[in-house]
Amino acid sequence: MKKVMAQSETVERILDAAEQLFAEKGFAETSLRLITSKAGVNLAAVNYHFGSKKALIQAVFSRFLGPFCISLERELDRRQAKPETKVDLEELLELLVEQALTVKPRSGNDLSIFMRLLGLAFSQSQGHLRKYLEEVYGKVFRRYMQLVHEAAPRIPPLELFWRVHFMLGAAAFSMSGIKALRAMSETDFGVNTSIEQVMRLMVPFLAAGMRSETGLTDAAQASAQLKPRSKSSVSTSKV
Amino acid sequence: MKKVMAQSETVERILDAAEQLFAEKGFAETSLRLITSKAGVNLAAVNYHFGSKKALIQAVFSRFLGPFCISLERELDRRQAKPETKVDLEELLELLVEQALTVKPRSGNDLSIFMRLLGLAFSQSQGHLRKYLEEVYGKVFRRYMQLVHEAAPRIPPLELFWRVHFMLGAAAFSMSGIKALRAMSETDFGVNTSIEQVMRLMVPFLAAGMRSETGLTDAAQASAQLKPRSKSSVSTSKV
DNA sequence: AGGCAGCTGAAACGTATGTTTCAAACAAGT
DNA sequence: ACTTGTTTGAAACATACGTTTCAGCTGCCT
Repeated sequence: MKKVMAQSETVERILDAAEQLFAEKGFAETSLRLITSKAGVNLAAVNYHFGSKKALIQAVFSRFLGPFCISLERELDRRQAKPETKVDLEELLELLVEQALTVKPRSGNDLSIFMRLLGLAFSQSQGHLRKYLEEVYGKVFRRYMQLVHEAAPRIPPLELFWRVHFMLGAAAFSMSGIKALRAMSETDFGVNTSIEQVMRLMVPFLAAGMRSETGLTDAAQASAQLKPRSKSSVSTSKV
Repeated sequence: MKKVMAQSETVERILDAAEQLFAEKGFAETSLRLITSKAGVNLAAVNYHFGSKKALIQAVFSRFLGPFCISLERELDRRQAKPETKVDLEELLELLVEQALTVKPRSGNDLSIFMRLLGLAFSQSQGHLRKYLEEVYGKVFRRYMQLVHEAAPRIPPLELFWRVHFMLGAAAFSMSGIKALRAMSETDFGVNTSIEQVMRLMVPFLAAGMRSETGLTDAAQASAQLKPRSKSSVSTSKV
C-alpha cells in the first residue's frame, strides 16, 4: 500500500518538463504528449501519477508554492517575533524576492518561471487553479497583506488591495515576457538585462507607487462613485 | 470582383463574439464553434472571411488597435504642434486612458476588454500575434516611448523601457483578472469598484513609480553587469 | 523461487478542434 | 429573366487532444 521506493523519478521529470513548458506556452497550449516526450516518459504516466492534466497543473504549483510559502511564513514569524520592529515596504517587497530566489533547489529554475506561472494562474481562465490556490495559499496571502497594511497604514484597504495587484501585475507580466523583453532591450540598447537586474529596477518602482498619494477622493472612497481628479495629486519624489 | 455590398454583417458579428470570448477565455481556449454559435453564424464563415483562426485573432486586434492608434497619433500631433509645451508624465498616461475610453464606438466594449486583450497578446505564446503587432503598431509605440523619455529625461533609456513595461503589466494584469478581482474586493470590502475607478487608482500609482529614483547603479548602467546594491540588496546568492 | 504490488509501454478510444468541401441561396448587372 | 460572382449552410475530413486499457516489466517481501 505504501510507496516504499524512492519517490519515482518519473514524477519529478514530468513536473520539471511541465513547469517549464507551462511557463513557456501556457496551460491549454501545452499538451501532455509534449510534456511526456520532453520528460522522456510514457504518455500514460501523467494520468497514472497525477490523475489528470488539471491535477498536474496544481501539482506544478504546489511544488514551488509550497516551499515558498513555508519559507515565507517562517520569515514572517521571525520578523514578527521582535515585537517592536517596524517592517517597511521595501523590506516586505524584498522579502518576497528573497524567498523566491532562495527556495529554488532545482536546476534551471529561475525567478522568471516562478513569476510567469503566477501570472498565468491569474490570467488564464483555469477556474480550478484559482480555487485551488485560494484554498491552499489564501491564508498566507492575507497575512502578508495585513503586514503591508501595517507598513502603509495611511492607504485605505481597498486601495491597498488594488495596489498589491498592480505590483503583482507588473511583476508577473514583466517576467512573463521577459524573454521577448530582454531580446527587445538588447537590440534597442545593446545590453543584456539579467533577471535580477530587472527585479532591482522593479522594486523601487513598485515601492514608490505604493507610497504615492491616494487616487481615491474622500467622496469616492465613501460612495464608490466616480469623481474627476484635481491636477497632479501624485509625485512623492520627483525625477 | 470588387465587393460592392455593405461590409458583411457576419464579419462584424464574428469579430464581436470573438473579441469578447478571447478576452474572457484566451485564444487557445476559445473554439471557432463557440465563436460562431455565439455570433449566430455558420462555422465555415470564419475561414471564409478571415482565412484562419490566426487571422481572426489579428483582425480582432486590428479592429480596436487601428482606430486607437490613429486617434492617439492625431492627439500626439496636436500636442507636439505647440512647440514649447512640456507634456508631463500624468498627461501622457491619461492620454492613453482617454484614447482607450474614447475610441469605443461599439456596444458593451469597455476598457477592460481592451487591456485584457493587450495583456493576452503578450502573455499568450502566440508568436504570430506579437510579430504582427510589432510590424503594424511598433512605430507608434516607439514614438510614444520617445515622448515619455522627454517627459522624464533623467531616467536612463533602459530603465525607462522596463518601467513602461511595468506599467503595461500592472494595467494589463489588473484588467485581466478584473472580474475576479472586483468580486474579491467586493466580498472583502463590500464596495463595487468600477473600471474607471481602478484606472484612477492606477494612474497615480504608476506615475509615482515612474518618478522614483533609479534602481540602476552607475556601474550597472554603464556595464550592464550585476552589482550589489548599497542597502539590503536582493540577495542573489546563498541558500 | 514464487507471488504481488507498483510502475511502464504501446495501443486504442472517444471527443473536440481547425479546416475543407460543395451544393444551395442570394444579390446585382445586363 | 438569366447569368455571374458572392455568401451561407450542413456535412465531412484530418488531426490532435486527454484519457483508458491492458499486457508486460520491475523490484521487493516471505
